[in-house]
Amino acid sequence: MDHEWDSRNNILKVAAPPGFDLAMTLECGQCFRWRREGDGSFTGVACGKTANVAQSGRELLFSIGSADEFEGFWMEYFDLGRDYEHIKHTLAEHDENMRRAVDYAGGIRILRQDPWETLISFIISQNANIPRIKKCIESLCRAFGEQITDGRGRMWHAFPTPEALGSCPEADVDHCRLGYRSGYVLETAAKVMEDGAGALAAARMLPGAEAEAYLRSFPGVGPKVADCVMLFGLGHYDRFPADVWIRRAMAAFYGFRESDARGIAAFAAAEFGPMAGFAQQFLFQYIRNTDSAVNASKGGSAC
DNA sequence: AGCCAGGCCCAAC
DNA sequence: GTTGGGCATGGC
Repeated sequence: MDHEWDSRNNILKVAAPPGFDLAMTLECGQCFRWRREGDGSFTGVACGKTANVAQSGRELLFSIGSADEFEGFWMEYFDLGRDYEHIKHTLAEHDENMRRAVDYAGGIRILRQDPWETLISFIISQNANIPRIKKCIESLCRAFGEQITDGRGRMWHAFPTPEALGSCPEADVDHCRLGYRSGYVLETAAKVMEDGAGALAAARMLPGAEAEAYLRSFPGVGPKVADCVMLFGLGHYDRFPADVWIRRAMAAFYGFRESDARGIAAFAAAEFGPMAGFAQQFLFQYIRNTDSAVNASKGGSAC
């Protein structure tokens, strides 16, 4: 990948892969710690590092600590090395619904996020909406995360470590307003501390069923949260998290009952296989942001 | 105002 | 093995 490093301003100029859409990637609900600046760029924190990233057509500008940090971290975080053209082609040819989803949302990249952060974030996500999830997580980071100063002297907070969360008094978490999820978060953090964060990261190498079983041993982790952690944090790209929106879409597009989790999972495995996770992200973004049949039937008055 | 939100847990069937 | 109520809170 061709680079151009501006050492005076610590800005790296990189060519974006074909079709890459920074804004959609960061705003599609897979991550919760990026915010859009007034100039349309995004600032966020991942794995203890901050970045400001801007996209102008096929050009990406990374405002980061050093040139090495791109190759060493951000390139992988944004999954810029993967051949998405092949994935999009394959999915688009599956059926007309997928073709529309790929046309609309094919600019999304599935970020390679930290498994621990993903685990806690998606425990918090249950029965909440995306703005609320972001607030809860920011609140946790401000209360328990290490401070980071970026190149411009702005202060940020890393995501809290398992130790910081797992050993804090319950009362301190109360003001983060997690609701009934705070117990799940604290108990899960304590268990990650016990098992070691390495055990969680090692689930990347486990067969899917074993990784899922391990994740579901944490309180507050059911089938959907486990799938999200596997897809967004552990590189299990064959996972197809089925939240209320996806179940709605599967009902409208493929005739499933919304309650038929097994059927939906089997369909995704059989039809999309190792690309199921990408299919899921494209579908999710598509149905949430377009006037599709899914939204038309939301109120139960489809005709 | 009231319904719903990137669900999970647990008790009844 | 499936189904349904309860859950703590805030966005819209």
